[in-house]
Amino acid sequence: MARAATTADAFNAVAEPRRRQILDALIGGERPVNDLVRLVGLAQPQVSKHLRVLREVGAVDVRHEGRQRLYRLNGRALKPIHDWVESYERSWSERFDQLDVVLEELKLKEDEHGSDQ
Amino acid sequence: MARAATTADAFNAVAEPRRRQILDALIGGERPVNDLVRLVGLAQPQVSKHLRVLREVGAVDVRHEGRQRLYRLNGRALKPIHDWVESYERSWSERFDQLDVVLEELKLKEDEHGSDQ
DNA sequence: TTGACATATTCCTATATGAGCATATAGTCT
DNA sequence: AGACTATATGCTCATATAGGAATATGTCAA
Repeated sequence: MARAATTADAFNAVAEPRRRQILDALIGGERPVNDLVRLVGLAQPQVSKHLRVLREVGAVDVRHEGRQRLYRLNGRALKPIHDWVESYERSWSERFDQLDVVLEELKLKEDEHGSDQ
Repeated sequence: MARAATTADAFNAVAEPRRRQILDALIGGERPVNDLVRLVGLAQPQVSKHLRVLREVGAVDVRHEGRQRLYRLNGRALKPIHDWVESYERSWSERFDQLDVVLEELKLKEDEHGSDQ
């Protein structure tokens, strides 16, 4: 089997740096394709192709306006990524380091009681 | 150009579902390869190959112990993903909805004062 | 209608998989 | 050494890109 399609899910769609760049550019708000072409410094056809992938995974929405197509961010499509990676935040966050200390202490106390009985 | 190598960065490495599965299995702690083989239900060679990719992007570390190789999670390698996707949390989080309301109010007041002078 | 502008699609090619299978490497035990 | 276990690597094949170039589609203006 080959690698999964880039349109298989948000994880695959966002693995491509240019597509992340495009999404980043859309944080500021709705933008026509040519704006994105300038911002990511890629030829127009490739940008359109990337936008298609992002559309297919629901990361962006389009609105026609005259001859322009205004693309808008739909961050909700990225929630699965956020949810998944959140489980690993403990590995680097100091916030969790403190929590770990507390949990460790609780565990020690529990063990003491356990050996008492 | 073809798609970037899966070892290019954490984004690419983690685009593959089986590799996410492997990482998930490692949250519980260090595990030998055969454990992972059972847990993800894939043939041993494929698991070794996925582990290699994860090693190359730094998402896991190995420790030799006898004839076993114990793999351990290194979540820090996933931080770039967490950091990137966090910018989009606003799109779906109620937490930010409240913040948006406040910001909107502030903006309105500012406009009032602006038109006064 | 003709022309210009904005965007999408098609065709081509080099490249990188991911799984299946066979085999190599390495540690342990007898 | 020989057998057995644990893991890694090599090979083949079907498949999916990503970018480049050319072209198609759609819209507005004169």
